[in-house]
Amino acid sequence: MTEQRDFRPTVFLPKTDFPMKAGLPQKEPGILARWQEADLYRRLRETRAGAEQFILHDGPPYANGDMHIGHALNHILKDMVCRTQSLLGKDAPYVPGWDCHGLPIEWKVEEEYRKKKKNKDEIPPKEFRAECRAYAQKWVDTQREQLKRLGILGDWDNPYLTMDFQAEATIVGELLKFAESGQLYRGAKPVMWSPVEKTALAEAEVEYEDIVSTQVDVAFEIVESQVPELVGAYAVIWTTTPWTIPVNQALAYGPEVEYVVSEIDGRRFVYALQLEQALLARLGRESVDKGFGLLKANALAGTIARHPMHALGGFFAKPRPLLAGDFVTTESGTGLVHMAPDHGEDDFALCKANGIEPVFAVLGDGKYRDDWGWLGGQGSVINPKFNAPDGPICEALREAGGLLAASADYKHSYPHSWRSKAKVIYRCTPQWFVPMDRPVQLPHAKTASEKSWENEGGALIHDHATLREIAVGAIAQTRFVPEKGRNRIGAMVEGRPDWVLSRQRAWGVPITLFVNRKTGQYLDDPAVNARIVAGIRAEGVDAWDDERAQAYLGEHYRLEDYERVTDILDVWFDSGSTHAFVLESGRWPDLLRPEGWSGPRADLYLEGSDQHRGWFQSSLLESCATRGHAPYKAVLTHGFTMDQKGMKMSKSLGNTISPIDLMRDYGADILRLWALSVDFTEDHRIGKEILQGVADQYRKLRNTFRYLLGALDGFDEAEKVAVAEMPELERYMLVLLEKLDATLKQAVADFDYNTYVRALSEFCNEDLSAFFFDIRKDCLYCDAPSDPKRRAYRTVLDVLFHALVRYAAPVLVFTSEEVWQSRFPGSDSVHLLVWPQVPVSTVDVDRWAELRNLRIAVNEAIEPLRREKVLGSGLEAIVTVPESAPQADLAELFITGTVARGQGEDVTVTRTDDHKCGRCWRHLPEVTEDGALCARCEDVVAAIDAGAAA
RNA sequence: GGGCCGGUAGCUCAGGUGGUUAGAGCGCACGCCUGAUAAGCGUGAGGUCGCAAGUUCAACUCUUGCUCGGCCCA
Repeated sequence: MTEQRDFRPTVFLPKTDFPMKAGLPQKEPGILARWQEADLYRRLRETRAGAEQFILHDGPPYANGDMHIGHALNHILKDMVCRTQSLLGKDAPYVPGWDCHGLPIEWKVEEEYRKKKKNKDEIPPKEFRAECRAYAQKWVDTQREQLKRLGILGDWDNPYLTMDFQAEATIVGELLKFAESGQLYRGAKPVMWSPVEKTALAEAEVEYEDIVSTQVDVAFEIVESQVPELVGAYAVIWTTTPWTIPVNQALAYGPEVEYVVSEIDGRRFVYALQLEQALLARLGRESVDKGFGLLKANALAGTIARHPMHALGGFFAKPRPLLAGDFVTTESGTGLVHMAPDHGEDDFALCKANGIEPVFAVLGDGKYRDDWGWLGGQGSVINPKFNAPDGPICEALREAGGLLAASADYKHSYPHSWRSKAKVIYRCTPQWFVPMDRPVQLPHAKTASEKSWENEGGALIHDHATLREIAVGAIAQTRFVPEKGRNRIGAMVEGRPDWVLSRQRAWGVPITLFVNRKTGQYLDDPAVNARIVAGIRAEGVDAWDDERAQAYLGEHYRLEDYERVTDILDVWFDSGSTHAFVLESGRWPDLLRPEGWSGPRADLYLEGSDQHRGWFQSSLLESCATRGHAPYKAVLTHGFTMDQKGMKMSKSLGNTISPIDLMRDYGADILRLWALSVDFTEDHRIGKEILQGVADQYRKLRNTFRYLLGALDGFDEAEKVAVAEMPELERYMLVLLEKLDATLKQAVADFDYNTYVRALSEFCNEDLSAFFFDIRKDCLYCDAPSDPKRRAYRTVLDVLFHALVRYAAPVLVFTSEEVWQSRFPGSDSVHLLVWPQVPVSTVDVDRWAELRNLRIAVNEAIEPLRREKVLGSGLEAIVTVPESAPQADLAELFITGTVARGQGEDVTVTRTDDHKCGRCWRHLPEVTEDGALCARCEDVVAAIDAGAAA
């Protein structure tokens, strides 16, 4: 055998500096800095100016704490929406925002006071709010940096904050629209109240603790009944809060409970059969003296009793009706429950339904008001001695003959204030409500365009539509992705009670109303309202104070005639108004809709499914009440991120995963690829194994780009070949690309990013790496650079590169930029580009499907020979295929030695006897000995040698 | 406790209106290549479609119950 020349230098291998290893955590910050320097967001806005708009309105996260995995998912999805819309050529601005008011921030600030041993009540409200503002700002700044690091493209230098003065003024303005249109009323509602702190508490400020209470059994004499025998009998109730007896207004019975009438000590009593033994035990008796038999619950309907203290007259002399209440059970007590609508949610609801209103007898400090007919000025109601068996309540009841039993021995769990540890009570307090079922009059006359929109099927608006009806109509007009969201929010809106707007708190937007002390009506004067809004706009929520009150009222009203409401707004009203101060204000000109626009201003709201009760709903109600339609055209919801096992993440379980850590360990592109790979419409998981899979998927995509970059080394316009001149394989690949293109476009339209990412990945794996690239490896490496086939291949690679880098750009924002800059150093960002145009190409796809199936069959047939070590590389195989196989260069397609056509239907394989070309390694008959050249390589090498010699 | 939603191979996901041996990619195992090389190619093994009843000639697909998990309420 002659000395073999090393042909390696004559082979055209891919050449690129693009590294296989990404090193994303190190690389991404640099790319981010370059975008920032180039002001990419602004550049993109300029590039898309005047194009069709797509407006995603950002729902504000709460400015408290570090970004967590839910924030990351949510913002990645939002970024994907904006970037894909932008890629389609639309103008898709993104203005991020934060929710800044509210209780959790107040708490944190109070907590800091406590650490410094300062009393919150001694801090001037203005100073307190300033600290809340600073606290919120701190977290806005923190989260902003964390979200930017994720590669979210947006107007980060100019986000919206609900605590901006302009926002606060708009929120007040929106509230006053409700006031002007009569969509506001003052009602009452039992709330958790701490008599020690003299304040309302939120559920989260309450903790439950075991205590021992006085339990009492009290008899209410029946004075009227459809069952004559009941008149003169006593309904027995049991309670652990004796202090509520002086505010009793009714009794409740269970519609499913069986009652019994018995005689004890000469009096007849009514109570639940099932609870007889427990009652007798409390009364200290073994048995009743005489039984009168069972009583069906419905026999109690229409029964009227009287209060044991009826002799006091007035309030106490009023009838106490027996009402049917579903909540009455036979778990404890007597099966009859005394109702004090001031002090219980069930009580309040049942009484309200029967026209019985609360009386506000217990004041904020826990004492009965001075003018109360019984125990006026006494209390506090949470004082154990006050409620004791020998306390004033029990003594009076005993004297009046109403007390059947009392003992200070009932152990149970009872709510206490988180801070003072003192007992809390339910207490009715005046609150501001938005009615759901009162006809709405929109505050401003409808414009012609608004009317036309309605005619085209806008929200249900007729002259007497209620807010509930308008909202239900608007839901019907909205697109929900996934569709089940419609049902979820629809059921809630149909069933929800009136919206309680007021909170007795400090850090929030004030309910800027003046209530007439005589009439109880709030002042509704546009001039006054305008002054209030102007005041807030100038100085923020602090401008709502006593000092400025008279100035707002102006000359026509006197401050002493009005009560200045000091409640603040439910923060859901703040966020429900974001569409007003973000999309309509003009502060973000990008977001303004063109002249004449009507109907929903946002194309999309995109939040977690918990927001069906939250932001989606508050925004819907706010907009429907003030504008008559939803603020959004479509609502996209995502599920929640669980741990690897599908359990929810919590600090106590120790299974939380921080996106900040993930960006440090894997990089933002991996996190993004994860978010866009899972089915975000449902709950989904994250964990080490899943991320490992995502990282594998990433590497595959990255290597596809690396191959393209290497294979396209030195490619230029002059090398391009027209589609019509290309080999069929190239034309087939363009057809496949076109198919992928259509799939991706549809996925974007459906917000189906899982399909988007999967289609992209599978194309790279199956159609490119394992098929096209593999087949054309020989052509790329060994054909002459001027060979039309090689030029055609590289032309298609160029098309693929331009398409794929754009498809990948919204997902792998950093990597796509790295890829783009690697090919075109110093050029504009990849993110300014638009969706690619795929060259039109036609090919018989059925024939190609047949060829690919045949290719699979050939591989299957080769495998046994490999196992038996008959051959290694497929190039060593001689293949026989059925006569019926389509005409094509089959050896090239299969990457084998020669292919023959045989008689049978089977694919058979044997080892070749041909020698192996020293350059291209193919086994061909023309190769004279192993290591010699085939004809093609002979020519190419000769040309190279000639070039080298010249 | 109530309302709503979900549970398909180790992982991420496909599986119109019920109909032949339930699919893909990744991972894994085994092998090939050693000129995309901490890369590339091939073959293969993996699923009682959460569980249990029921309807049906036929159910991953319909009904009911249970179970596990989630969101929102109480």
